[in-house]
Amino acid sequence: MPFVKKRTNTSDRTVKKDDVTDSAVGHRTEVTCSQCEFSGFLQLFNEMPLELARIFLLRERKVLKGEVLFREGEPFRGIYAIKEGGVKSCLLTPQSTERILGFYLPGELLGMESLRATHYQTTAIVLEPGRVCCLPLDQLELLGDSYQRFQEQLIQTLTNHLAQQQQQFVLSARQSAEERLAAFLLNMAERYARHGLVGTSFRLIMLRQDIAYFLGISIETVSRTLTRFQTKKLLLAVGKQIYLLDTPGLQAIAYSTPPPDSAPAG
Amino acid sequence: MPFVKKRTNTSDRTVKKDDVTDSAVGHRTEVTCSQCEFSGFLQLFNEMPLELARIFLLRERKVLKGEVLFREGEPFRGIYAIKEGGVKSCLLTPQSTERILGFYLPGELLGMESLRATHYQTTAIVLEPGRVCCLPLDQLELLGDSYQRFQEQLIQTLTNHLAQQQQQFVLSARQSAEERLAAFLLNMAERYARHGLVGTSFRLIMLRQDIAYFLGISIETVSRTLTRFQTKKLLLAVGKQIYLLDTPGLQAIAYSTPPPDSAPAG
DNA sequence: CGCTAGGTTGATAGAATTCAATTGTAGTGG
DNA sequence: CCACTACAATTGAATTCTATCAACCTAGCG
Repeated sequence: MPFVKKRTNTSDRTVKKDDVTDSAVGHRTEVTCSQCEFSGFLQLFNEMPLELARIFLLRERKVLKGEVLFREGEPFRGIYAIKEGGVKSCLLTPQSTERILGFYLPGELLGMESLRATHYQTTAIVLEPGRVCCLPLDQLELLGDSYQRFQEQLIQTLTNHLAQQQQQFVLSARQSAEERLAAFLLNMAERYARHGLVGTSFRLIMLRQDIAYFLGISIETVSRTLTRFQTKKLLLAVGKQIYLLDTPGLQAIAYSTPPPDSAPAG
Repeated sequence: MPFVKKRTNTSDRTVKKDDVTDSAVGHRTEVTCSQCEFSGFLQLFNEMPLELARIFLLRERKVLKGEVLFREGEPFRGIYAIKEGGVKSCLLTPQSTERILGFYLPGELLGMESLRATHYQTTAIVLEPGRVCCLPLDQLELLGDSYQRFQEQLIQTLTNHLAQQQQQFVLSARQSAEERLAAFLLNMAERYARHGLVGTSFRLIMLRQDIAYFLGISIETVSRTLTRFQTKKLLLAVGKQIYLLDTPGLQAIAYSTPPPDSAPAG
């Protein structure tokens, strides 16, 4: 894997589609984690000492829509950080429909459930082209002193993932399709808002079909419920683009109570 | 019966309710983790060095039905290990119905999602009286060499919890009530079977109401689906006692595959 | 221009929720 | 031992919701 020097002069070139295609595989930029735009964002690297950050040079690479980052059963190579674009994680079922476990946005980590396993336990598919990094966490044991501090961060990260996963589970255990979809949209909005984007306007990275599988309802119900939300002036949906018009109203539906909680622990 | 400890002389006394009451709080047995009946079972302590195991003497105590192990928002004291009985974990919603996150059986760990937080993120309520241990994992940092090895075990445990949680999420995203309930019962059976109990006969620790909240269906549907399973000769339900009569049949419902001749990956 | 995949809408049968009534069970005290 | 109470669980009937099958619409694209 040939590495390029840091940051030559990509910014003054107009990015055409061909660039995406030809550089999709193998094109990697040598940037340490601390130099990465997400270094202060991904808590996993918050206080990562420099010598440790250098160990895994961020092997950033572009990915195409439909590309498989890793497949269930493949030997574990590492977890992935999304830098741009979007990914879905799912289980492959023999002949029936796939089971979607979650969606991942820029700044989020993916594949942690396979961390200490020999093989990946899920499959990750790119929904929206962008950039990802593979972090070979299994090589960390080579380290000495910094290792322990990093482990603590890793435990922190895993714990947070666990809490988030539980939150997600609670959302999915809601009864009606309206509750589920409202909770889902609010969750997406919150996650987009984390990246400095406006929390009321965002673009869904997944198909209606994916939402349906994820929430355990049919694709037609997703569509119909979205339409109903629009007639209620709760939001505006133009294809994948979503504009939330009445967040409190959606919260009332999602939590079937007047908006109670303000801000959960970050 | 897994709990055959070298007792003093409790067996020759008839256990009355009063005993449970007076020893419910504060009565602790000083046993190191390695002497605990679950030491070889809880992977977290699998290879725990002795000097480390001695750090937290298992502060086992009896708990009563309805007792709150920890409440959402309380300062974090440690995670809990169930040694006997059963516990449910839930989120408290302002005035509406509680959201149930999961159920915990003997040999399982509880509260890991709050591990590196300052306060508990969930509430744990005892469903079936028994014995629990509080493990003050925040005090571990006092340790030296053994610490790192333990951290690795902790990461392993957290990773497994994450994978299980995802599995649970997938189960809950199933569409029909039959699928969900069948999957739930099979999951319970599997977990009971882990403790050397027969996997086809067990006693539910929770109310129908709890199951309903957990699965996101109504309590009446739980009841009706159970009776439907009984008329199909899939199981026998006498109150909380469950006898699985046709496990493959239930699997066929839970995983919506006609004949699961070969066992799926497990 | 017509193709195709994704998305929406309609009609209908089946499933689940809801309200309501009934039965069952455990605990209490006379 | 029994009635009494409170709570849990079941069952019934009507309404509401959802899945399903189908047709139609839309946008992107060669």
